[in-house]
Amino acid sequence: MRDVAREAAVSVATVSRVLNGKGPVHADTQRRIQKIAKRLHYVPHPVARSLITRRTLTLGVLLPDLYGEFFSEVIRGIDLCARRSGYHVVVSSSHSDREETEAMIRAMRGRVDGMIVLYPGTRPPTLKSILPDRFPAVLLNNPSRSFDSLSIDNFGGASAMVRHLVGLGHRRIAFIAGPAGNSDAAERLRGYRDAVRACSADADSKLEIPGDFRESAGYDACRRIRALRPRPTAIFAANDSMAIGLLYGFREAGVPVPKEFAVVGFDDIPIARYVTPPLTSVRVPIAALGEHATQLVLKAVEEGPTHRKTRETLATTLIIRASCGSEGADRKKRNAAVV
Amino acid sequence: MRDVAREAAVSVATVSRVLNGKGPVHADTQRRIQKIAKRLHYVPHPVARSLITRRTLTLGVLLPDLYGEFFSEVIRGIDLCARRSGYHVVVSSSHSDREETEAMIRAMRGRVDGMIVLYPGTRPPTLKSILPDRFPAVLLNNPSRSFDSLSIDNFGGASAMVRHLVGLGHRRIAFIAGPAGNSDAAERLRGYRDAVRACSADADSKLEIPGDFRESAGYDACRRIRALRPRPTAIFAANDSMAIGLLYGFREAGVPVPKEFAVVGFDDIPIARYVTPPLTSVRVPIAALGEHATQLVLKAVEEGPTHRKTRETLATTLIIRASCGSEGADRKKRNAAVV
DNA sequence: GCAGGCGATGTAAACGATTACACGCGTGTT
DNA sequence: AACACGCGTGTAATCGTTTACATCGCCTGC
Repeated sequence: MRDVAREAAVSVATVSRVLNGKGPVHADTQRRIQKIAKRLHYVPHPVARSLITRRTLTLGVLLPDLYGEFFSEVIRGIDLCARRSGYHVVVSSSHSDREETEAMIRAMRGRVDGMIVLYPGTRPPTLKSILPDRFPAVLLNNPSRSFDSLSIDNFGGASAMVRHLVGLGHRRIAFIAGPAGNSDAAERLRGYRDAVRACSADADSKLEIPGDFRESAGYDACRRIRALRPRPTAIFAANDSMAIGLLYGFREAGVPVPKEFAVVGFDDIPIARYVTPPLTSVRVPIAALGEHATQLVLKAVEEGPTHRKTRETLATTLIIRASCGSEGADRKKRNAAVV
Repeated sequence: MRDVAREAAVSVATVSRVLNGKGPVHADTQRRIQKIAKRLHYVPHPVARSLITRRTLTLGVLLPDLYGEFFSEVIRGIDLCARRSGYHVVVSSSHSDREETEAMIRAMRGRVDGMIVLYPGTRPPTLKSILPDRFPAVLLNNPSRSFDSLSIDNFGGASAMVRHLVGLGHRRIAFIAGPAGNSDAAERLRGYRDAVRACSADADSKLEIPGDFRESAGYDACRRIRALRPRPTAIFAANDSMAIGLLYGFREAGVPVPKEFAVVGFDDIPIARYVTPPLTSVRVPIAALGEHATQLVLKAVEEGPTHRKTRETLATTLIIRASCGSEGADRKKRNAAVV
């Protein structure tokens, strides 16, 4: 920058003004400086700039050790939105416990202008004590008093799915739960229970089968489900991976789906439409989640201390395919193009 | 920091020395300063530190707009390795063209100590003109003269797969190619052709079906393959997504796999073992790719200008499942636990 | 003709660390 | 007794920007 200033016979202040488009600068000087800067391949040093402006133009994202599709989609949403506003994104993934997460938050302090934290546990990390007061942050899927929060409507999606199954005539619906201590899993279970009761379907704790969101859990659930008496007619897995594991188990055992059992999942991962039979699921707007979260945190950054905390929820959509035995879905599917 | 120094009745220099563990400091002073720093919740300002040390402790990662599982795995590998060395990772994904990629590289200049760039096109972006000379960077899947490079052995994996099919008695093997201008796709095609020739199987350009790595391409390939005369007995899709789309198409048409056609893929994405029939594929060490790339770039950062460029290749593994009709695989599979 | 205002620019003080260099002081060597 | 040396510490320059404030013409309105 000094070189540019010398070459243009002005002070560094003027060069700075030109480069930031701030303050009054003569049009001639402006052009001259810009030309010289380009010729000298000058680019401002972002670190020095950050030091004085107290802005890093960077957002921090903390994600747990999660399943592939979700991860990439949420990052995609965040990255897209951040880039649009000239922000960079530093991620830290694969956090399994609270301490690790908190350590990373600490490590990001001072490097980022705001943070997006997805913590799957039911109790979010104690950000308050780590982060400066009024630090822009949004918690995903974890309502919080002290920060912005944004959640997926797991409860609503799960109960809508149960209502759909009941609408197809099912009265006895099994549920393969997610891991204990996971907030998504907890909400989905709550939605299931609530709808089962509301529809006066069979509410039987034996119908609730433990799981951990992995394919193997669905596969393992297969035997337990077939042993249930009276037998359920539909199985609702708390996520698609488990539903797919279950389908695999059924196929191996020669149990026809949806003839013997209707099977449905949650998440609508891309592969869901390609399994056999195509899986009915609840679509979660993952990229939108990331995008929206980014908007929230950027707004908080911009507004500074005057920012008022918000608490929002994103709606889910029912995606009907053949695995639930819905006639309408079957017919629709046959005509539909594979996208 | 000034506050800590004042409180401890020493100069900021001494505080700095204690915090960095450099330079001789009396043990008493050291303890005193550490205690005060903790009490005052003092944490060094990373930006100020970066300004003077010319180290940001941050790595940049540029990824194209890619399929979920790959993305998250490679990031996982990178993040893990980077964190172990105290580095942060700023990612920028969803780059579709060369210009966008180059723009992001420019934007990252000065914010990162090194970069990992995955560019799927056959001609990598012209980093030389953008990046300072001898800037630590590793190109993934794109051999380069001016930077470190690290690739997956697509060629070797593809030809091993062809040889395996030939070993099962197949002479006429169709290949669903990846998108033109994609370096992975090009190498896999090259491996297929090479092995077909080497095994003196049928080398027929009609057996090479165009594709784009997406499920729909596999689905669409279904009709074309069934129309081929003479009919192939095996189909090798350049990635698993297309293989899964193809399986879906075959099932819809009532074509039994592997009885009528053996079907194999490439990548061994997690879902591959859960489709019907379980998909034979080529496992790509994705996380290892990220991890190794990170090691390379960190080494380059550490060594500075003395660093000598390397060019490495990561081996792939054949994963045999039922879709290729291998008897051994079938038997093995039945006994194997679903993991 | 002069005060006041404004537009264009320069000066220098931050921002918050690191570190080369200087300095004082015990200690061991000659 | 003088000297060299190493340890512990302080002083101040430095990293590359931004920006408050000062300065200096020049124009305008009275």
